[in-house]
Amino acid sequence: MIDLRRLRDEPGYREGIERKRVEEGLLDRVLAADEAYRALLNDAEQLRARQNAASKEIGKAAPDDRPAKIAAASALKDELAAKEPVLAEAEVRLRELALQVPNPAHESVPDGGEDDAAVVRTAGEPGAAPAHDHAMFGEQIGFVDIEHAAEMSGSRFAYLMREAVLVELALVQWVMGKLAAEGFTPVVPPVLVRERAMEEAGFFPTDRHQVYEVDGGELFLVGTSEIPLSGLHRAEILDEDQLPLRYGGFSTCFRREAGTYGKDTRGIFRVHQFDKVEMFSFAHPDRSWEELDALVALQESIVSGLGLPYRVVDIAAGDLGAAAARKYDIETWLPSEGRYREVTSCSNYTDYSARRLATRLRTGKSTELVHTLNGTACAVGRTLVNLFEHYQRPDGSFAVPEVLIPLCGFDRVEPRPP
RNA sequence: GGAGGGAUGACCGAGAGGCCGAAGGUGCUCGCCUGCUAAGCGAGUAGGGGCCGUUAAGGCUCCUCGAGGGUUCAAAUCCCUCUCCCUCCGCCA
Repeated sequence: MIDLRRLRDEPGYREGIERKRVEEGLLDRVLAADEAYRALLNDAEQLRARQNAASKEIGKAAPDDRPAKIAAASALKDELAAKEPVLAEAEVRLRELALQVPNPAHESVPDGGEDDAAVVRTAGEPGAAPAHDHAMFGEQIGFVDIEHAAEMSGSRFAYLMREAVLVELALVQWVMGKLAAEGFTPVVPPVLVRERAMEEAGFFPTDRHQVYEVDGGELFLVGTSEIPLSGLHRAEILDEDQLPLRYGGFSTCFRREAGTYGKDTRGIFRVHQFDKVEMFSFAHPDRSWEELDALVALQESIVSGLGLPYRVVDIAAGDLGAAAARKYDIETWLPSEGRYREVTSCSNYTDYSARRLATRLRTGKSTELVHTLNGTACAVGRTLVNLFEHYQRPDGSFAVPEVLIPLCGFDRVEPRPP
C-alpha cells in the first residue's frame, strides 16, 4: 500500500510509480477518489461531532429537558445515517484503487523492463558446458527421480534422494550458520497461512493464481517464508535501537507456476515444491538502503562460498513487481545453458508492506513505518541445479563443495552403475 | 471432537449503558532530593485518520477497549457472528 499523502504532495513519488508502467490514468483516478473521500469524510465527521455533543448533553440534562434533546439528537442521527453509506462506498473505492498502485521505484533504478536490468558486477569465470546438464546428471547419479514424482503428483515435482538429501541438509545448515553469525534469528515458520496474511504480505490479490489453496480456501500454502516472516511484528511498535531485526526462515515453498508451461521443464530448476532459506529484515527507514547492500553482500558470500560464478543485476523499474522499490538478483552461470540464471533475489520494500502490516518504530515522541527487506539466502533446488553442473566430474561422480564437506561427512559421491 | 472460562494502553489490572480513551499499579522519560547505589518526591507517558497551521510549535475533530455487525439519542459495558488464548476430557506425530 502506498502513501496517498506523498502521492499528492511529492512529484518525485509519483514519478517513481509511473516508471513502473502503471495503467494509464490510474493515478489520477486514485487522486480523484482520495479527494472525494476526504470531502465526504469531513462532512460526515462534522455531523458526527454535533451528534456526539448532542448525546452528551442528554446525560447532563434535567429529566424534563430530555425528551426534546433526545429528539434533536435523533434527528442528527438520521441525517448521519444517510451520509454514512456514501462515505463507506467512497472509502472502498479509494482502497480498491490504491491497492493497485505499486511502490515507487527508487530513483537510481534503471528504466525499462525485463531485459533492461543493469549488471552491477560479475565474479568468477563462466565455464564450458559439462558432459551432462543438471537434469540428466541428477537422474544418472540417483539424486533426482522425476518419473515417479510425476506419477505421484504430476509434472514439476521431484523426489530428491540419496546423498543429495544430505547435501541439502548441509547446505541449509551452512547457510543458517552464516545468517546466525550476522544476527539473524533462525525460524521455521508455518507454511499454511490465512488469506489475511497473504493480503498483508502483498501477495493477494495480484498473485492469487500462483498459490495453492487448502482446507476449502481457509488456508494457503506459502510460496516463500517471506509471508509468515513478515507477520512476525504485525501491528507492533518497535524500538529504534532494536533495528534491524533480522530473521532467517527455512521452509518448504509451494508455487503453482501458472503460465510457465514449457519453460524450464528439465530437472528441478522450476518445480512446484522446494525448500528455501529466506532472509527477512525489519529496518530503520533511514538505513534500509545500507541494509539492502548488507543482504546482497551476504548472498554473494554464499554463492561465492560455493564457488559458483555469478553476477549481480539491478532490476529495471518495469520488472520490479508491486512491492519492491529496488531489487537485485544474483544470477549464476549455468554452463549447460550458457547463460546466467537467477538463483537469488533481494528487495527493499521500503514502507510498502509495513503500511498494511502496521509495523512501526518509535522515533522520539512519534512513530514511523519500518522498512522491510527480504532476500533469498539459499533456494535449495536451484542451488543444487548449479552444484550438479559445476561439481560433476568427467567420471560421472559428484564432488561435494569444500564448505559442505564437514557438514556432509563425505567429499564425493560415486557414479551409479548404469 | 466434547465441556467450560477469558481477550482492556509497553505490562499487570479496575470498570458492568452517559461524568470513560479508560481508575490504580508496574515499567519508562524528564526534573528534584540524599556525597555514590537503593529508596523518596513531582510531572509526563496509547495508536490511527482528517482539517487548520510555514512541510513548525500547536489547535480542532473523528475512529479505535480482540475483529466485524446490531440495539440505543448514547456501548469497553447489552445482543449476534467470527478469531485467538486458557482449563478439563478424548485423540494423536
